[in-house]
Formats: sequence, C-alpha cells, structure tokens
Amino acid sequence: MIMRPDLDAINALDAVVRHGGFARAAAALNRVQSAVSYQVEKLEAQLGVALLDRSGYRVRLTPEGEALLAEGRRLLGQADRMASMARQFAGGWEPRLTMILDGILPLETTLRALRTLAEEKVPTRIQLKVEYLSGVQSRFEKDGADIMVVKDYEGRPDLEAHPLREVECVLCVSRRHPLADRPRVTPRDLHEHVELSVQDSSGRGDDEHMFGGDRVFYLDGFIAKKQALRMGLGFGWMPRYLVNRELHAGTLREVRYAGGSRYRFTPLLVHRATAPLGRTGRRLAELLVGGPLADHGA
Amino acid sequence: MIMRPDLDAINALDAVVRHGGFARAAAALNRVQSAVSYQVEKLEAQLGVALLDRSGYRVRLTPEGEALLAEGRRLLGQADRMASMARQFAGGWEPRLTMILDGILPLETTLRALRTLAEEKVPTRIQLKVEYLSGVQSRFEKDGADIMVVKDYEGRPDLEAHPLREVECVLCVSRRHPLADRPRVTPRDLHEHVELSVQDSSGRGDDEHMFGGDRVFYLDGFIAKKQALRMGLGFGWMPRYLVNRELHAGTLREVRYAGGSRYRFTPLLVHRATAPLGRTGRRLAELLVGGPLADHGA
DNA sequence: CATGATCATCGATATTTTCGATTGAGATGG
DNA sequence: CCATCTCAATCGAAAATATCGATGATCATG
Repeated sequence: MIMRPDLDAINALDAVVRHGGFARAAAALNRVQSAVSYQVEKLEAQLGVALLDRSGYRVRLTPEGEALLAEGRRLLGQADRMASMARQFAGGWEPRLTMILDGILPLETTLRALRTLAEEKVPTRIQLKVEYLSGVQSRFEKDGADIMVVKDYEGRPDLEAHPLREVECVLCVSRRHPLADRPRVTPRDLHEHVELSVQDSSGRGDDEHMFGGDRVFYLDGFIAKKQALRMGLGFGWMPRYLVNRELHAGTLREVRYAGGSRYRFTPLLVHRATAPLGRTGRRLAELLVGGPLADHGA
Repeated sequence: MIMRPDLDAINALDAVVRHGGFARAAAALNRVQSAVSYQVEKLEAQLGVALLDRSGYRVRLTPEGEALLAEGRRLLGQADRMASMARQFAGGWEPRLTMILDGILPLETTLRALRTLAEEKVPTRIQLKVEYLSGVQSRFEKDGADIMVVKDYEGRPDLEAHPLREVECVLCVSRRHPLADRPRVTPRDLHEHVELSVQDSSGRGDDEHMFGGDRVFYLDGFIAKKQALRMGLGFGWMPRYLVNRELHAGTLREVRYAGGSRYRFTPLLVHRATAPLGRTGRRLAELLVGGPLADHGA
C-alpha cells in the first residue's frame, strides 16, 4: 500500500508549499497547474497520508505533511548531493586516490595540501599511507597506488617524477653522547658507536647514507629514531626539520664528521605515466610541487 | 545535463549489483531484463557517469559507480525511512504531541515512558513542558497541548481524566530549624515561621494545602524549594519521593504537625475528549496510567 | 564446437505524466 | 450584491516514458 515516494512528487509538493499555491508552483516548475496537482496527489497516494489541507481557499500543510515534507526536503538535498558528486566524477574527478609517502618527508606539507583539497570539496576519497625507503615503492606497486612521494625509487619508463622542495639531513647525536664533543669525527670513530636507522619498511636493503658499522639499531619511524637519539643510544641521520628545535636547544648536537655531516636530497612525486592522474591527483600534485605539473619523465 | 537521479533507477542498479546481473535483478524486481537495463542506462544518463563496466562477461561497478551507489543506497534508506514515517502517520500516529507536566510529579516516570516510546520508534515529535499548579492547565489551554498531568485542574465537560499513581507529600523542615524538635506543632506555631512554597507558574491563586501565614517564600521549582528547606529558611510541603533520602539521613525532618504532616493526592492525566488522542498519545497515556485507557470522564 | 548465460538493442505495447479546458468554490472590489 | 478574479479539482486527449518480448552478439564452459 505505502510505497517509496517519488522525488519529483516531493519536489512538486515542496514547490507548492514554497510558492504558496499550485498555480505558482506550476509556473516555477514549467508545468501546468493540473500536472502539479497530479504529482501531489500521487505523493499522497504513495504515502497514504493527506499532506495538504484543501478545506480553505489556499492549501496548507497538514501536520503530517509538515513532518513528511521536512523529511522529503532532506531527501532532495541528499539526492542533489549525489548528483553533484556525479557531476564532479563526470568532470574528471576520480572517486579514489591512494598516495604513499616516505616518512622522512615532512607530513605537514602533505596534510596542508590535503586540507586544501578538503576545502575545495573534491569528492575523492583519499588514502594516505606512510612507509620508509623502498617500502614506499613496494607498497606503491602492491596497492596499485596513484601517487608516491619518495626519497629514491627504482626508475621505470612508465613512471613520471616531479621534484619537490629539497630536504636537508643532519648527522646527530645526543649532547651526552661521546661523539658530541669530538672535534673531528672519522669513519673509524663512527664504527665504534651504534648507528640508529629507520628500518626499510619493505624489509629490503639499506640506505646509501648508512655507514655500515657493526651495530645498527633499526627504529620504526623518525619519531622513534629521534627519541633514541635523545636518549643517547647512538648517532644517525635525521631530516633537519625534525631536529631543528633540539639542535638549537642543544639537546642534540651535529656530529662534526669529516665526510660531511649534512646532505640534501630532492624528494620526488611519482605517478604512472600510463594511467594519468585524475583531477584530484593533478591538483594534489600541483599543491605539493608548488605549481602546475610539467610533462617530463623521471 | 546532470540531473537528480531517479530512485527507481538507483534501486535497479542496486539490484543488479546485489544479485550480480541484469537477469537476476530483473527476476527479483518482477521485470524483464531489458527493463532493468533501460533503468540503469537512464541512471547513467541522469548522472552523466558510467556506473557499470560492461567490458567483461559480467558487469562490474566502476569506481565511480561504487561511490555513487553507496550514496544512492543511503538515499534509498532515507526514502524508506520517509515511507515508514508515512506508514506510521497513516496508521494513526500523530506527528506532534505536547504534554504539560506538573513539576510536583516525579519526572523520572515520565522520562521512562518517553524512553519507551523512543525505543518503540514512534515517529512523533514530543514536546514536554513543566509548569506548577494552575500554570499547568493555563499552558495546556494556551499551547493547545494534547496531554497534561496535573495535581488539580478545573474540570470541564470536554476534558477526560485518568488517575495515576498516588503521590505522597510530607511537611518538612531542616533539622536545624526550630520546628524540627517541637513535639506537637500547632497552626499557631507554623504561623510564626516562614512557609516555603513553589509559585504557581500561571501567577494565579495558591494551593489548598498552604497555611496562609504572613511570611511565604515562593520558589520556582521543587529543586529550589528543597535547597531552601535544607538551608533552614522555613517549612513546606514536599513530594515524598524528592525528600526520602534527606528524611532518612536526617538532614530534613518531618514536622510533627497536629493537623497531619502528610497528605496524598492522585495526579490526573487529562486530555481533550473532543479531539481524541492519536496513537502516540494513547500509548503514552497507557504507559503513564499503567494499563489501557478506560473511557470515563473526570 | 556446442551449449548456455549475459547483456544490448529494437519495435510494439502499456503505463504514466502532462496538457489544455472546464467547473465550482472562495476571495475581492465596486 | 454582483461582477470578477484566483484557487484548486477534474477530465479527456496527447505526449512521454517504462515495460515487454524477441533477437543477436559476446563470452564462458565442458
């Protein structure tokens, strides 16, 4: 008996109430009066409830009609949201985007970009995963992700890379560590101490910037690594943005290493050239790279 | 170009995905395969997005289709909720119910009944207002409320009343009040002290149980009155359920009044006989009265 | 390779929706 | 009080839309 209401009919009722009458509603809907009348009657039949009080000269909502129209308007709103989502998909926005980020990079930059996307109301459901070193690429492949932001990656012809802002790394120790006060540190000095490193989350080989000592502690992220450094467990490379405060305060010291206690690298934003990014992907890349994407290979 | 989607079309898509194929979906919907095919194509046209990937032997949702169908299912759910609300209205449930409660009565009983109604998922929007003494009836009239629960009311032929569980009142004072230790309190004794009373929220006359002394403090509710009693400001009647704990603990004492320090009254649930209660009203009355409503006057 | 299932397509039919005109009832203004 | 206007229901005809039933192409399976 009572069935699902028809959106057009709800829309008709809404127009009648909003414009205060069938004739006006009809004009607004580009229909004739009887068509609107028909739709409202249909709605009443579908719901099995009298929605309009027709006893007076002008129609009025019944209490039931009021409650149901309120519900119906929410329904219309939701339908419109669905339509607008479709419009965005039709306009080239992808429904999903997966990005893998190397944990050595500042998360804040990425989060700021994601917030901007949210403010721009992109309909894309974005998934962000953090990995380390070659774990990034490995997950990129395994998950069929759309974008990865890496320190290094194994170049392939079907991948396209864009350079991001340089990141500087510093070789640090705790101020209480024996290496802290040594004026000129040699590789031999380093070998006598524990090196702290973030483990490659894929389980594969090590970073080129490691020293290959006998004792290496592997931590599962740079936050843990920083904590270990501060506790004086050993020495290790840290991205500068993560230890600036500590270097300044003196809780961490830069190792005066003869071979250079700093190095810079250029992170790369990589995506597949074969399956080009959707609009959200392009926008995200644009925000991260800091300008529109040039079309060049790795 | 992109328009509001049709619920039937969404339903068709849902059936196709759920049953895994057009033919099965058609069977489930009591249509033929081509009709379902038509509906899904219409939906795709309405949304301007390819929802199904038809390249394989079996159709699959595109990523866009997945996102949009998820949205669509929520839409269908909401539409069904609207239909079920209508079903309840059609079945005699009223959309709104206003009840006025005398603040002397235990709120908990009422709240328990309202919770039960909520659990029974009645669609009615219930408004509860608390007033005191004749303020209850006055608001009942002014707001055109459906139900009032009163201690006393001005009987009229078009009102129908049902007795509720008796409430007992106790004449109390603070244990530090001079009346607390007096063995036999006379009306004259009472007149020497301040009487505490809850003010009639309509501003009209006083309760029959007042003592008519010279000094009466009017409080704006029983919580305030209890506080005043505990502070030793005076004596006054309190419903027993509100002061049981204090009487037991000894912070409040029952006045040993010669004319009786207790009285009971029977609260009445009153509604209009002319405009009979809807289903929610009847159910609420039933819960409060503690049984089905008998059909008798005041 | 035969068979069966799946889905798109298409003409015919059935149903729904809209149109346009009319009617009766209430408001409006002289 | 009456002419006139607006409002909304009603109804037959026309238009639009949905469904049916049959066909054909494609793919899977044994």
